[in-house]
Amino acid sequence: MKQLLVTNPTCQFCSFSNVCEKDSAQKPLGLKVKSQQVHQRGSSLFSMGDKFDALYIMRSGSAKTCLLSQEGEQQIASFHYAGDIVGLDGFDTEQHAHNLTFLETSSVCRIGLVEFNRAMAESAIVRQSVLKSMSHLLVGEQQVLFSNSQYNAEQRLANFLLNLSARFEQRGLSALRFNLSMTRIDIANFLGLAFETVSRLLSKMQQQKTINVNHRQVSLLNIDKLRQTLLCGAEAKLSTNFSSQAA
Amino acid sequence: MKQLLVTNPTCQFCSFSNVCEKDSAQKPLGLKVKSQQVHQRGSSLFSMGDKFDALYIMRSGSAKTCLLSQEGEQQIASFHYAGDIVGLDGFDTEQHAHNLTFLETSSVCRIGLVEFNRAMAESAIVRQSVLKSMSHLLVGEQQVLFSNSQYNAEQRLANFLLNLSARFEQRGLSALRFNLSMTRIDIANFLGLAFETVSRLLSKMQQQKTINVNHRQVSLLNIDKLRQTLLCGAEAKLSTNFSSQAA
DNA sequence: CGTTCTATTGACATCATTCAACGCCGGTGG
DNA sequence: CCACCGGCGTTGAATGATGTCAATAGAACG
Repeated sequence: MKQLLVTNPTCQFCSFSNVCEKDSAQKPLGLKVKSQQVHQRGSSLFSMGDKFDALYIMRSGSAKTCLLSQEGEQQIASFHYAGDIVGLDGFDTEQHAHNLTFLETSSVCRIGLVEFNRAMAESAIVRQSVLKSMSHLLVGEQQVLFSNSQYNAEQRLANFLLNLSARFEQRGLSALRFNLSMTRIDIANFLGLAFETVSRLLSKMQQQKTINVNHRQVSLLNIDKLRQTLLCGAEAKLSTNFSSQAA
Repeated sequence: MKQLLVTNPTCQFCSFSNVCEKDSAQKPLGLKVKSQQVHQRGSSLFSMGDKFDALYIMRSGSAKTCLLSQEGEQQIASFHYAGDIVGLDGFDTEQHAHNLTFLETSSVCRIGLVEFNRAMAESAIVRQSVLKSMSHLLVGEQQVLFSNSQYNAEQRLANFLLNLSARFEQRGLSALRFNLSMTRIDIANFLGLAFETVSRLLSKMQQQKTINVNHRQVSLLNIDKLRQTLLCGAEAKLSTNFSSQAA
């Protein structure tokens, strides 16, 4: 159903393909995408404090969302791929709350805020899509939180690789062989680890024939073993550390 | 401006007070609150997998949002106080993605999904408020992520206390003396620490006259010292660990 | 073709967890 | 009224996972 009216293959997996007017004039209540932009690796789409005047949808490439503290420390909150909507952080204060930096040459569709508000007013489908997207992001953040505080280093990395794998698969790419567009430093920052730890663990997993790494190219050789990594230690924790249901 | 039409004092700090029709019939495009509910400590408002059919606004008391893995491990993603909107996780899959458990006797306002959708269709202010709330939650989650991976145990706890203090102050309560409605176990889980570590740090802070703790009652004796805790170690990290702006 | 960024690997240090013992408090039942 | 019990909280000692520091080498880019 989603794909019916979409002619551009890169739009196929966009969360807004069913409301986008880019490729079709048959949806008068949809979102009008005003322009497209191409950005180089390392460049920013917006930064903390910038005026919030548009939402963007990743059309190709990849990007990272970073928080920066006053002290100059950064925290990567998420990675984005084609079809992901970015910029939703701006509604809170009408300024962007984080930076969006591209990890490789990428393109985005821009939706001006005025146009967005018009579409929200006129179309129930647009409202539904937006709420769904934001809700999904919220739940995703919570799962990252879970991973980063319940899992050990190896489990976090396994989880990270499995998540990437799933996202590539959703986009019609290979779930077992893909490219990391981010550095080890970025991965480590995202997972709350030292980058040396990430490097060591990737080597270890390769030794154990669980994965194969060559620079940024990753192959998952034994995806079941990766999944089992996430379960290890769970039964041990079951007895202790149980929190107060009735405090 | 927000408070002008609000007669009930407990609504004063609600994010939806400007669109709520509970206390006034003068806002025909606002949200109709259909009912109120009172819940006991330890009881749940909704659980993972429950059908999503309403949003709720905390009216009094406090609650926690928990993710539960299949293995039975839980992760507390946030704590909620009067005025907070909860249930927004449901838009993603039309089922709730986490549990909401009350930490003390609490009451909530219920907004049925049908009524919510009507208000979203009809009122720009409602749309604005909802987007703002969700965006705020998103940014808040990211800050928790930052705290839990960039800060050490003491900094996380200091940050936690300062955040609570700010939230109480926003609600017109004392910023320097307040009650913890959650257990040490809950705090530790939220901060990604062992509960013994939280207990030890609270004792240490008390020894250093930074705070005073008596069971659940906390006084911030030296709030500047707490704030400085967050800066400690920042300059050391500035040189190293800088991630790739241009990967 | 050299500089800079990224990545790997080893040795060592340390912060936080784990395990354990114990006290406190509120509730419940004899 | 007192004894018991379970959940919560505190504190100590030992262990270990991960961070830190350091040396080196390969890629990328101008």
